[in-house]
Amino acid sequence: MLGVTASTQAYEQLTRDLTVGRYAPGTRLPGERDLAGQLGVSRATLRLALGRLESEGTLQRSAQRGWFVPTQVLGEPPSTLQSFTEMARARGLRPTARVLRQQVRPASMDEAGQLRIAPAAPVIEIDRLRGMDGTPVCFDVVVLPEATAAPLAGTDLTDASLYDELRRLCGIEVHRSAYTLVAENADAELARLLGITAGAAVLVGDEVAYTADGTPVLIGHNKYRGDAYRFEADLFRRA
Amino acid sequence: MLGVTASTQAYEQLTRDLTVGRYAPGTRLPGERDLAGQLGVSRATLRLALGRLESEGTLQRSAQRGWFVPTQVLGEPPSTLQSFTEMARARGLRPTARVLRQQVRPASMDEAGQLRIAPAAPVIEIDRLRGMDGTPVCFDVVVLPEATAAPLAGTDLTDASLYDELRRLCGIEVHRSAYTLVAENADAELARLLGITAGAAVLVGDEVAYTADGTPVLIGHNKYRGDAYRFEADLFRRA
DNA sequence: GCCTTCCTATACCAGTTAGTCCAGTGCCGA
DNA sequence: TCGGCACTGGACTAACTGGTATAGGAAGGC
Repeated sequence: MLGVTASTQAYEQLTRDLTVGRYAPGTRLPGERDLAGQLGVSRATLRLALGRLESEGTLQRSAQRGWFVPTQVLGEPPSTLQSFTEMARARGLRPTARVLRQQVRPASMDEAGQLRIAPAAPVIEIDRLRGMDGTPVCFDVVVLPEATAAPLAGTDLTDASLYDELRRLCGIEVHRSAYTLVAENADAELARLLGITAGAAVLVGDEVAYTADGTPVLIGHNKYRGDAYRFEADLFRRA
Repeated sequence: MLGVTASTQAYEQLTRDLTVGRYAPGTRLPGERDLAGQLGVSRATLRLALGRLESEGTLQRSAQRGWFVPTQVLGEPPSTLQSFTEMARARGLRPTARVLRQQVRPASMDEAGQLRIAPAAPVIEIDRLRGMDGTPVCFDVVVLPEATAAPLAGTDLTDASLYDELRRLCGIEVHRSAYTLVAENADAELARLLGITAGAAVLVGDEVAYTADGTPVLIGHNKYRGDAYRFEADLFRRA
């Protein structure tokens, strides 16, 4: 035995065969029964070796079909819509949020129309300064109907994800957002908040979010530092 | 991928293709034999997937004729993609385009990676100044592989829609674009081109466009006047 | 002696594949 | 109008696949 187990030997032999190009990328390996015979080990032992190769990405398994040599395909489509919180976490950063204002007030005419509620019906407005790892990145105003989002009025949203709280406290799941983006120059007040110079470019996003059944959930107005935020989306052409 | 059967994978892939608009409502899908080949599964396995899609109403079967996408759109429309030309026309404006440069050159490392071609393989670069009704709105750089888009190298693209020409001359249909947006301040050169003052905010979009089968088609780099262009999209959250 | 670890061998199951044959559909030319 | 004919989905089969479980043998440590 010399201390080297049969499964390790099989693993090493397969690694050699693969690096040498015995099995072309994209092709299927011989069945486990054949392969075990070729390598002179039992099927159970072979599967240990195959498991190691799979865990390190050298092989891909497909149940009831076989083992495949991966084809070199990098760059799968990026994601569709990410919340600020998700985006921060995906980059390994800690999302932060400082609440500047949180109040209940009557809806304006525009807001009432977009949220499909009565004019002057009560809405919750939340102004927050959002950041990643403490660096301010975005000034964020959210307006929600008080009728559906009442629990949020009294909640501390510091460092919280609004979408998460909305789901947790109100049972509301955002499904679609109508989003528009423009570029603007920061005024003095915004520049102070975001820690940039007045006139620097900011990305201004306006959002109306809806549930799956089409009910408007919230209006969002976000002003991102142009040098610290990147908007990403996958877009499709109508057939 | 443990425990996920091939038929389930085929089902999920078809669901994605349908929600994303790869097959337009009312149209017939490719034959089962072709479709099975495209998805890399056998026909019997494909039919399991098709059966599931039928039972949930996503597809309609017609014996000896084919599989059809229901005309009534059950799934939500995906994040849509409008070309500059389409957007201008939708607003009742006349899209214009002035060609500043049109050349064939070797691809950079980055470009080769994004387009999945060999480094230094020939690409066509087209720089254009795009406008609506003559007012400059966008400085636009497009890079395409010469291998697939050769006819474009010698074509006059003044006032033309690149997407239209790509379809007409090269038979290439853009289906999806990965899009990113940032805000920047215009430098002197860009300000001169767009007729704005240096330092004014511009919306900078970077795009990689793909065909339905996932082949990269082009890289786009667009700089829009912040005060004259608004990016609009419907975004859907990943289930 | 006993235990653990590694390996072999066997069997069965559900999912998959490639193949064949069939009947209905739609198109095109005579 | 009619008859081919290519193509479609429908149905079925035999062989094969990995997934899983079982039982038993061989070697080494205690």
